[in-house]
Amino acid sequence: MNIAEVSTRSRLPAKTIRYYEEIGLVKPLRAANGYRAFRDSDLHKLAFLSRARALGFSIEDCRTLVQLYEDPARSSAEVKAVAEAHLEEIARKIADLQEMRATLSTLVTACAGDHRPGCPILESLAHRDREG
Amino acid sequence: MNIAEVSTRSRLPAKTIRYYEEIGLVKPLRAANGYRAFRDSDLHKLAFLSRARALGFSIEDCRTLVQLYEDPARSSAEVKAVAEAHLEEIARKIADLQEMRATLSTLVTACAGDHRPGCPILESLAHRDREG
DNA sequence: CCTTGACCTTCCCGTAACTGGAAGCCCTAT
DNA sequence: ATAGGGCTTCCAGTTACGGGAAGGTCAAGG
Repeated sequence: MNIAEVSTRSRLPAKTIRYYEEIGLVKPLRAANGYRAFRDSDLHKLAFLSRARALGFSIEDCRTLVQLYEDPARSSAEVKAVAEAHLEEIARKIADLQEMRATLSTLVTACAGDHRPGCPILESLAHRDREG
Repeated sequence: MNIAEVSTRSRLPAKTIRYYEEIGLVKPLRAANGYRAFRDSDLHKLAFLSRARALGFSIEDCRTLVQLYEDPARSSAEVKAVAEAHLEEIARKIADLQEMRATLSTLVTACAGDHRPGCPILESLAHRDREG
């Protein structure tokens, strides 16, 4: 398989696949003309990576997950640990964003949004409490 | 004021303040010895930026907000538009993260997390539907 | 007067995970 | 022969800084 086919089948841009090769996540063969020659196993791994990335795992987490996937002697506890850590990270991000949203939506609601200059959003940013 | 004082009072790292100068967000004066000499207005602006960043606004949004803040002829509608766009962005991110969390927590719950290799997390990443 | 240590300066590299684009080879069809 | 697409590599840019080196400056102490 050439890169275009793998790209459509793994739902990853060709650029991304080349990048994954560069950082050692996949190691496709090479045809005589220099083109990358992907095996089914390469495609399978790229699809795996695509799904892991879609769940928000970092590249380094993905590397770990692939290694575990390929290691018949793995324990599910190792996988679960990676996933739980990531889950906590996600929860933290959600909490941060929800706090931002709460503050911001209060301000947006309070803002008239008309032609006049007075604006609670700017006032809040300028003054919120003492600086210093 | 030297940078250290402005740093503590604006709650921004000195590195960040230098960076903000580099990209033209603040323009402190310079003392004879080459040190940055911050005015109260610089400190005020940096504190403004610090709060805007804490609400998740991008640097470019911050630039816009500062310009609006300093423009007496602004309309609150302009400010509100920036804030609303950001709010929608935040909402999108929250939704994405919540979806990830839902999927992941299901998988984590289903995973035994013991010494055995069988793992629904890896199975899901490997197979979730057809690849092709 | 000299040293020490805390400031301050600039400059350059590294981060995460790609994306865009240029220059150029390869392959197929007309 | 040429036109088009697909493929290659390499380089630069993105966001918003952080780390660290090399070196100037300043106030205090001996």
